[in-house]
Amino acid sequence: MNKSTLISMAVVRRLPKYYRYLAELLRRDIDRISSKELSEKIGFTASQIRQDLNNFGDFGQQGYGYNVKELHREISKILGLYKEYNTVVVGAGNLGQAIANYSGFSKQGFNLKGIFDKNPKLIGIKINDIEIKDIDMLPEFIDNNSIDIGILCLPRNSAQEVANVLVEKGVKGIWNFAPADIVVPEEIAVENVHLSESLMVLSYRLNETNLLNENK
Amino acid sequence: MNKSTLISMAVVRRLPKYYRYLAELLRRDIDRISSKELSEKIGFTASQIRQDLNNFGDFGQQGYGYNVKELHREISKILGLYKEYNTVVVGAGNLGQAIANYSGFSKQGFNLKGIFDKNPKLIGIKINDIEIKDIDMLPEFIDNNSIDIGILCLPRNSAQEVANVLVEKGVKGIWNFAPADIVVPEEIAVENVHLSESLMVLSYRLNETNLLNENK
DNA sequence: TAGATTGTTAATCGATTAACAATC
DNA sequence: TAGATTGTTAATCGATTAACAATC
Repeated sequence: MNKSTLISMAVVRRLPKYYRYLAELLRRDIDRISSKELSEKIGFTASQIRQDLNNFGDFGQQGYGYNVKELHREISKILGLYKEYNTVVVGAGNLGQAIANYSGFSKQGFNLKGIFDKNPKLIGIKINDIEIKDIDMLPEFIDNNSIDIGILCLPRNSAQEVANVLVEKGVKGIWNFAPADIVVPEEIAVENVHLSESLMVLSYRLNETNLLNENK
Repeated sequence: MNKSTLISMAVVRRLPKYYRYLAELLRRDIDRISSKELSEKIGFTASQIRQDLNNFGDFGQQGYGYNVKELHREISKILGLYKEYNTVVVGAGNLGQAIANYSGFSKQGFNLKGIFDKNPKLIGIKINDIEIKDIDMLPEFIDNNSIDIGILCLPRNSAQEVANVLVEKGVKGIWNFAPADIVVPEEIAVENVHLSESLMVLSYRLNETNLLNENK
C-alpha cells in the first residue's frame, strides 16, 4: 500500500505520546492493548487512536487489539528512533549547558559531538566530557563530523546567522531554543522550543477566569 | 461587551508570537501596522490576525490599522504579563538549574523564590543566589511565600507526587518539564514542555521523505 | 461459533480563510 | 471625500468523532 500522503502534524505530535505510554506498558509487562483501553490511559478517543495508527499501516488485529511490543517498535521506526544522529549544541549558556549535559538524549541515539560558543570565558570548559569550542570552528567541525542536527541555544539576535551556517554546511534539522523564528529552506526540519512563549501561555491560563469577569 | 466565551487554545498559543513581533516593531520605532503588513512578517493570514485579536476587543481602527504600542500593551494584559508571580523550581538537575539561572523570566515578572531537590549533594548549593533546599521543606515554603507557579524539573516517577503537593498547597499553575502527564484538578493550569517529545518530532521530520519512499 | 475490536467511511465539529459592509 | 483597513459574517477546509461492516 502506498502511504505517500503526507501525515498531518496534528497526528505526528501525538506519536511521541503513544510511544511513551507503550514504553510504560512494556515496563509493566502488558503485551496487548485495545484502542479503548489505551484511550482511557492516554486521554485520546479510541477512534482517534485507530485513525492515527492507520495512517502508518495496519498494526492491529480485529478482536484482539494491538500487540504492545510490536506497536512500540513500529512507532519507534516511524519516529526514526532506531537511527543515530550526530548533534552540536550552539550557545553554551545555562540552557545550552543543560541540554549538552542531559544524558537522556544520547540514550535515544542523539549523540552530542560538539559544543560551541563565542564567549572566550566559556571556550575550553568541558561539559559532559566535551570541550566548548570557538564558534568560528563550527563550519569546519560540521564538515568533518557529519552533523545531522544543530541545537540552537542562542540569544534572539544571533539565531538566524548561525542557522544560516548550519544550513549551508548541510545540517538536516535544527532544534531551536532561541526566542526567534528562523527562516530556512523547506527541506530543513525545524522544531522550535519557545520556553518564554510556553510560560506566557501558562500566565494566560492563570488569569483566564479573572479576564472573563473583568471584561463584562 | 461580554467576552465571556472561552478562547480556543489555538488562538492563545499564537498570542505570545504577536507579543514578540510587536516588541520587535516597538524596538524599531514603528508605531502603526496593518493586519496585512503583520501577516507578511509573522506568517499568519491577515484574516486570522484580525479574527484572533477580535476575540479580546476592538484594538484596531478602520483605515488605519493597529497602534503598535497600544496593541503590545493590550496583549501583555491579556497574557497577564503586567503581574508578578512567585515561582519555585522543583528538581535541581541540569535542566532545573538552567531554568533557575535564566534571568529572562524574572524580567517578565516571574520571580524565583525557591529551589528544591531531594539529593543531599545538591542541597545547600546556590543557584542564582538561591540556596537549594531539601524537598521536604517545600510544603511549608509554599505556605510562607505565596507561591503561584511550581516548575517541575523532575524525573518521570516523582512528577505526579510533587504535583500533588503543589496543588494541595494552593499553587495555581504548574510548568511541567517532566516527561510525564500529570493529573491535577481542572482549575489548576498546567503547561507542559516535553523536550524529548519535541526531539522525536524533529527526528520524524528528518526521516519524513525517506519514509514515503520506503513504504511504496 | 460468538464476542471483541479493528479499519474505514460518513457525520460532526472546530478552525481557518474569504469576502465585504462598516467606518475611520 | 476617497482610500484604506478593520470587524464580522459566511464559506471552506481540516481534524475529530461516531458508526458499523469486516474479520480475527
